[in-house]
Amino acid sequence: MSTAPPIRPRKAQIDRTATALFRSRGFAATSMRELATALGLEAGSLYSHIKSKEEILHRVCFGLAESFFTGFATATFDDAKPVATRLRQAIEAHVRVLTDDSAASAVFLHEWRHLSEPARGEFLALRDRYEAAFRELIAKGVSTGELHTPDAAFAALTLLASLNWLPSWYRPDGKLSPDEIAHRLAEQLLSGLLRTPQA
Amino acid sequence: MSTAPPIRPRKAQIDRTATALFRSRGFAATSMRELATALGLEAGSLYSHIKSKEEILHRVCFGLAESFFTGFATATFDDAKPVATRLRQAIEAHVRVLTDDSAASAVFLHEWRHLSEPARGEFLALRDRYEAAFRELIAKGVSTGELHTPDAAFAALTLLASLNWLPSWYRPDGKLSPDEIAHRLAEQLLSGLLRTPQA
DNA sequence: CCTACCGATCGGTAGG
DNA sequence: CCTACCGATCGGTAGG
Repeated sequence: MSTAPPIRPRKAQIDRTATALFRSRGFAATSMRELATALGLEAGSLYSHIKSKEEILHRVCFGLAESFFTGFATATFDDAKPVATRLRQAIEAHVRVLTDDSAASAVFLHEWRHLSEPARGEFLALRDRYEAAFRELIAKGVSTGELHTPDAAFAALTLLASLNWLPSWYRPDGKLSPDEIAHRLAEQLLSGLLRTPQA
Repeated sequence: MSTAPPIRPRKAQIDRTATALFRSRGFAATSMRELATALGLEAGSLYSHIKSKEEILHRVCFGLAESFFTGFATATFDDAKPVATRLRQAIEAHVRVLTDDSAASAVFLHEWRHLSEPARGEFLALRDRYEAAFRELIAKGVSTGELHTPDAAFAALTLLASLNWLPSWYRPDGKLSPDEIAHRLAEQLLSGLLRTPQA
């Protein structure tokens, strides 16, 4: 399906290790020598696999963006379902991407500003499109009467904010499974959005 | 009231300018030469006012922590009020700190990991105490029946997450005033926490 | 994948 | 507050 070239195993390993370092120390504070040491080789050797430090960040940020869009599309494509159901599924899909690779997610959320132009602008445009998709789904729910909020844009931002804090505290070995987390988050957020039956 | 020594005007100006740079470029990617240029002086001259780059970060992070604690204490000290009211006021106080100085707030939220030990550990302990204060307030509301959630700790994290995204999109010249933002956030979050009257 | 190295830039200091 | 500078470290390259 994808038009991207296959990624060699060694390159994938570099990306994974770099992602973990970028997450815990930040992109700017992570040196290529640290990365090389973590991989058991010399700094210069990295450059037979990658072109630059930023290239790694670029791949991580845009790869995650694609995952979020794919998840959203799969969760919401069925127009026949109630909007509330589609929104719940979109929330769960978003959480699944966050928990599947919380290190890459944290980099996606916090390190994108170290991209240089034009990548930085392209990234922000993608992020805006993603937020708009949530906003429009919520607005549609308001118009059908399934959801209630005075401001769909505001609600979308708050909703994504609640979800995006997850990588900062999520631990794969925690007591809650990804599915339980997704369900609870959707529950807590939607019970604030869903119109409660007025008897 | 405070035991901290007075901060000279020039030092305060350095802190403010550095905070703006740390926010937009990140602590590690901001050089002392950039900071000096932004202030109209040479890099070496900074050190007659400050001891180190990290000293600035330390002051910003711990200063904000104090603001958050003060706001929370003021908002919740009156035990006679309903827990829901006190929680609403705590949310509004938190938002007020975030909007009063969104640059410093962003640094507080994202750059603290560049503190070295023991400051980093002390900072995290303060943050934990603050989260615990919200958690306990929510738990108390559950026990009195004013609030409902399956997991007070989870609810507290989600609540703070929603609030803490604010500095990333808040603009002082935006269409919503700080008070309106605080009110809407409290409304959206509490209508998910408040038990709705079952007719 | 390593050795050896490049020019640039970093945080910070000495002396005035 | 400036000039002049320190040792350390940065991302990246050449040549093998």
